[in-house]
Amino acid sequence: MDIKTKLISSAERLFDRHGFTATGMDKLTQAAGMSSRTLYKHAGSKTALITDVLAERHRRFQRSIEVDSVVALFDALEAWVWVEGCRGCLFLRAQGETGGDTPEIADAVRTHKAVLYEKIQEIVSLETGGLHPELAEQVLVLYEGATATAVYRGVDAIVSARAAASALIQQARA
Amino acid sequence: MDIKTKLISSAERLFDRHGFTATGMDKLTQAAGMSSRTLYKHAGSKTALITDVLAERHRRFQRSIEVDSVVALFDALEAWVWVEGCRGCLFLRAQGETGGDTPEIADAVRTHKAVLYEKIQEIVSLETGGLHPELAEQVLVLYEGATATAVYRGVDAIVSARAAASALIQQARA
DNA sequence: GACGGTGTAAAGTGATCGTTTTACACTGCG
DNA sequence: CGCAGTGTAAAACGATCACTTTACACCGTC
Repeated sequence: MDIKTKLISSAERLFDRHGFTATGMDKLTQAAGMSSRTLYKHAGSKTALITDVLAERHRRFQRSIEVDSVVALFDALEAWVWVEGCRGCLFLRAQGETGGDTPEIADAVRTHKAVLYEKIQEIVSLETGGLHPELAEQVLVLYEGATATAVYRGVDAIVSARAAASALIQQARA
Repeated sequence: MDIKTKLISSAERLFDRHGFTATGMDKLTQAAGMSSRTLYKHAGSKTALITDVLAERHRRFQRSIEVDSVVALFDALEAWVWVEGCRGCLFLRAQGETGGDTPEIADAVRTHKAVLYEKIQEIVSLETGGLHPELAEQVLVLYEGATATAVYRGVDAIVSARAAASALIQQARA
């Protein structure tokens, strides 16, 4: 595994488990198994490292939601938390920790959420023949809610969200 | 306004806008308009101040959800974000920033979420005659989702969540 | 065999962290 | 008047922050 990949993946793990601000550069260098000099050569700054982590996570996330039904979307979320754990949306957490004061981070969050919403709009349109565009935001809310609620209620929250989303779609088709 | 009240309310504002870890004691003393000595006499420590803020916010929140229908629950949430803004659930944000490593904070979050869920169970039972207990977690997910989604989509997310919750209740009653 | 490139370890940068201390002023109460 | 209590301002605490620097080792290439 090349150096930058190793750095970003170990940084993602630390940021996710302990928060962005609370994770110091010493922990990051130690976890990545490299000197601080090398870390700064590749990352530039802590903020840049955070945005790199978010960009990489976004790519991985985007691959995981390549589905074409609402049920499959929540199946994918369930699979995601099995692998990644459920500590809430890392993008919203980054936004919350910085209060939106760091433009690069705010941009990463905006992009990520725009992609998510557009994907859901696409799926919902596919499932309802484009007849119920208002359902898209409802499914988005269920998706965000599943992610947030899973933090303290585990996978059950995702199962409930999937059932609710499925019921709403079914109702719209009737 | 007495000193501790002023301290807690100004601290809540700062924590909410800029995050817990990112908000230093100097900012807190300055915003509260008191010396650090006085702050420490009343708060004890930063962690204690955070739990005090969360406890106060929980009391205020609990009063705001004294309602008896699902629609009214989301009305209350809409009213809340009008007054308090929408930067996501402060409890989950505290949990995320500390990684659950601070027991006092983890306890505050647990308590808060237990109260919320029980309230929703009560309302849903009231509306469905206790016939659809599985709806409670779905409404909880919609509630959390509305809170999270409102961060980047504003009040629209709450309107969508209310509509979805209402539809699910209606469907269960039919 | 000198070379630039890339890595390490470790010390040092000034700033800021949460917290405590020193020194002093104002208050109400005996 | 004296005194304990509560407040202030400001300096100091050691630790840690993000980040840079110094000094050195290993590399394949010309």
